[in-house]
Amino acid sequence: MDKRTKLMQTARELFAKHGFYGTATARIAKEAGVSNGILFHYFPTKEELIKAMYLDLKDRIFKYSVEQVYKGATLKESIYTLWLAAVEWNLENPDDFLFMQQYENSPFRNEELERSHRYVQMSLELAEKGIADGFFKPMPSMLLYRAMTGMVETSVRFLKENPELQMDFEFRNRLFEMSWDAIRK
Amino acid sequence: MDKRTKLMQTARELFAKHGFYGTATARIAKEAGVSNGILFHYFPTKEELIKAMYLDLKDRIFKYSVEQVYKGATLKESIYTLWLAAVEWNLENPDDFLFMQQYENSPFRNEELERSHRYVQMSLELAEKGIADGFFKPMPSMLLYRAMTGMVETSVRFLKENPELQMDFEFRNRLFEMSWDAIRK
DNA sequence: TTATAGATTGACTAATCAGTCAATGTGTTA
DNA sequence: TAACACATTGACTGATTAGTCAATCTATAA
Repeated sequence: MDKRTKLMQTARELFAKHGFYGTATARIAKEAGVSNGILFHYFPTKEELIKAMYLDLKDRIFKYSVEQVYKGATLKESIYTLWLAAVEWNLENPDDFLFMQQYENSPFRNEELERSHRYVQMSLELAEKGIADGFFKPMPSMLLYRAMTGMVETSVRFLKENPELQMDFEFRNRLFEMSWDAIRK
Repeated sequence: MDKRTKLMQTARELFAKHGFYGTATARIAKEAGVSNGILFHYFPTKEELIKAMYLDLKDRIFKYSVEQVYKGATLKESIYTLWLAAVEWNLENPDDFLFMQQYENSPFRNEELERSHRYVQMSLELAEKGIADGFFKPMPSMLLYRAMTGMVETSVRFLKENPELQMDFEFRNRLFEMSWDAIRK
């Protein structure tokens, strides 16, 4: 693995455990097995490292989610697939989940950057389609998107606290119905 | 105002602007107009200060919310009142909102502390009543509570980004309906 | 072979920060 | 008044940290 990627991966683990500010750049480099200086060769500041990690994560989750939506699926099926992909991704990648929670509530957060990402773009298009077709509440698409991601977050948190429910498909479906009911007409 | 309270108030403003780690204890003391040492007289560590602020905020929001629920209100009316109180509180006290967002996604978060607070206790009781009476989905009360607070968060964030909608009562009601639909049977 | 550009190192620095502490002030009680 | 407990000060420290930099390595191309 190239050092740039290795640095991001190590940073992800350390940030999840100790937070952005509880993790010294020198420690990231050390645990990644590279020199201190190389971190600043690839990322001019710690903030740039964090931003790069954010975009990288969004890219990975986008790829993971989109390839599961099949052609010819109904709107609800597509939404369910995306919802489930997001939930499963976060359960399987707890470091990514913790990183994202921190990032979204940090001063680094950048709404423009978020809006411009393919993942958000795709979600907004889906929301607009759902509104136009009369399936969703006639509310701003951004709001429907945010409500959905908020419910994903709530679901993930709850499943983490109650791991015995993670394999309960009936319960999972009912979790999705809560999210769906919030946005459906 | 006594110095302990003044310190918490100043810390709230600075934390909202620069985050927990972007705010030096010395700066809090300075801007509060007291000596550096006195901060550590009242709060043995920075972490203790943050925890005290969390409990104080929960207390204030509990008081604010509860006194608005009138006797004899239906379940939906009570939930609406509490929902609206939470939304308005966060809009009127943006520093509190930012503080809470940071706290809940920081390593300081303590679920036990949260669960034991009157505000959460009261909400859980309401949820259980709603489930028993067949108004809410038969899901764990903690999940219904979390879904509701998640929707409050989403609503507040959206209203902050679209301030022209803050005084639109029709829109506000539709925001509540989204939250309500998520938990109602 | 030589020249060039980028990769890599790790010691170093200047700044920052949480927390300490000895000294002093203040109010209360006996 | 005297004694005591708590409040308050601010200079100080030891540790930590983001970021720098001069030197060296490596690979590729002329």
